[in-house]
Amino acid sequence: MTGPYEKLVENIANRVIAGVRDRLGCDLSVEDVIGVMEEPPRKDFGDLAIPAPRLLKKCRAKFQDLVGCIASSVKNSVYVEKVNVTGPYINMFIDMKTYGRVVVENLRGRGKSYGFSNNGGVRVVVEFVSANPVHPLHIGSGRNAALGEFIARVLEFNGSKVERRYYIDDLGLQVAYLAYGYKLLGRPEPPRSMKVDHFMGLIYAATATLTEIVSVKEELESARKANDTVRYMELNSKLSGLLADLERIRSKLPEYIDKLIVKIKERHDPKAEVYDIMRKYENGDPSTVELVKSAVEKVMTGIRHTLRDLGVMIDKWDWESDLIRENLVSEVLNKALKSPYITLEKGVPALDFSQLLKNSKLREKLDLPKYTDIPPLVLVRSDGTTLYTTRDIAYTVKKFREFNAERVINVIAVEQVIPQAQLKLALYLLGYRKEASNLVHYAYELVTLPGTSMSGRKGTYVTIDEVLSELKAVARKLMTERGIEPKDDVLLKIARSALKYLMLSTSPSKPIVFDLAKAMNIKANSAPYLMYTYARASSVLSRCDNKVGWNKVDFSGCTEGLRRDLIWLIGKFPHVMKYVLKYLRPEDLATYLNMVADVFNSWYDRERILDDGREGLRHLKLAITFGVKTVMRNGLTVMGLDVLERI
RNA sequence: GGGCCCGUCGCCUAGCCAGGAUAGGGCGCCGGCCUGCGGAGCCGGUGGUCCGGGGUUCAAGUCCCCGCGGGCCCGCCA
Repeated sequence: MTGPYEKLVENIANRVIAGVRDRLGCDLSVEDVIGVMEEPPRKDFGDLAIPAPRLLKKCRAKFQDLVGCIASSVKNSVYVEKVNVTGPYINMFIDMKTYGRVVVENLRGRGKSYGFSNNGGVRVVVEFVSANPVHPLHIGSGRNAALGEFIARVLEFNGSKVERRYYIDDLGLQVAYLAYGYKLLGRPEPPRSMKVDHFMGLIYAATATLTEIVSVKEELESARKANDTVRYMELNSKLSGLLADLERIRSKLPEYIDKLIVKIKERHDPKAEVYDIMRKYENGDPSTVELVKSAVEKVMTGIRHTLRDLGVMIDKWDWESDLIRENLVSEVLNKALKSPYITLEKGVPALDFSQLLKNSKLREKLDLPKYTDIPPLVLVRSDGTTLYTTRDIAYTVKKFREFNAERVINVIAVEQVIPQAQLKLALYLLGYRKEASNLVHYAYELVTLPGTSMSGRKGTYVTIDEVLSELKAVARKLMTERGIEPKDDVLLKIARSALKYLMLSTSPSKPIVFDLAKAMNIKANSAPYLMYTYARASSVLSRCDNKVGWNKVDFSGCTEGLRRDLIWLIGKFPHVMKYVLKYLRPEDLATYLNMVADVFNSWYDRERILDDGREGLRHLKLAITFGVKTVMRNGLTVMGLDVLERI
């Protein structure tokens, strides 16, 4: 399934290979030549260029001979119309009449699947979002959701069978805090105006903060008694920070939090009670299980709602506690305890990777961070409960097994590189070697707020729900101004696409500072702009009943101006998709779609499409419009953005 | 202290892996364009010590070294 652009560059590369072989006696591969081809920075230089010095390394010849040979070889390609040699560059102008035919025929033949390939059904699990079930999803999870959904889709559209999984971490300490506060308050229902996960998030934040306040106060007292002034000062400032956090949380839900403050004051050792809940839950104590599950389920109801709004459909919801109940964790743990790599870290069993890490080939095979020290993995706490990464070993095995997956991709923030590396190493030394090398940590940088970072405990986060609702308001205003009836599902699709686009158009390796006011600007370089462009192209085609006279197209019209640029861009789409798939880079797809939209909109303003009296040219214009519509729809869909006929 | 990532017009961002031609976009700001196939649009203008300093090279935003600034990690948290 070769796209037009690939056909073009391969054809040219083959001419070059034949030329240098016959005249200079050099052996070059297609990849060698295609690898150095580039698009010149300015259009008047040509459409494609070969910088000769880059081939000199592989083809020993006099520089001028090589340049001359390449220049005359590429002329043999049917696609090359003109060649200009400028310094070390062999610049080629493509015969767009010939190439345009290839692009249009490809487009016509492939129709809706233009740009997609078929890898034959590779099975892949994508685990994503997996936010702690103690507060609503914030925009950091929004980045995760957007990336995960993109990965799932780009794989699916290229033939993979994908399963989307969400890991509900109900065994962690955070959940115990939530359950504790929820219980102390007598399992309250949220006020009518508040979404349940938002409500529970405040209870969690208040409980965790209050518990921390109690223990800091105790430490403060002992520091005072010991006359440790330095320590006393430190703790005092920590305490005032916590009190400020508490007040901020309290202001959002005063009646409930005030009650919680009173309740916690009555307890002797709240922190111990929290750990007690965690231990009892892991051990399966029935009433604790009931309590924790009901609290987590409440939060999950809200989270599921948000994900539905985002257009993210999860296939499997995995409760972490089930790993314990199904004995998967103990299985892994027993295996680990018998392993020769087991050591004691401060009295608790841990896996030591230092021997394994000396093997640089293994580091490479498992794609581990190169120079980073990876500390031993502590498997259990001294009270016997397990730790997150230990359970994640069991979970990874489960994901591979249940879906019979060849690859498992974890979409997890970059801050977890070390645990993810430990996970791979643990899998490897426990004998899950295939799993270890086919586990991918798709890392992304965090989303922060201007000046602050987001924290669940402090309750300082911007939720996906509020951003969606603000974006809907912006969209509603724009639609109303233009006299379009703003329907709620359309507004939601615009809003969620805008949010996802924001998260996908920046490279995952860069932190995003989320500024709500700026996010509301949905002009050019935004999902609504792309959606608008699609709707515009689609609307033109619908006016002629989507009838493109494929056999009437006059390809001589491909040679000029913006039509030429559009043919070029449309022809490149399958190539762009392959690159995006290989490196899982949503930002490149965003850039490409923007470029198509920009050129189409300029062209649209300059030339009439439907009422061009020259029939062949009119059908070429319709074919181009069809091409724009197709790449827009397919590109938007792969990015997980919505496609609307009217916006 | 050690490790990883990032630093490009006022703001955001592409280009860096595979060095090559005048560093692309977008936002903002200024000025134009709607009785015409969708104005969330189009056209023009404004704006850049590519964080700094060395080095490698015919050629450095890109590679190497030394710094600076920001983020993250180095937990019996996740």
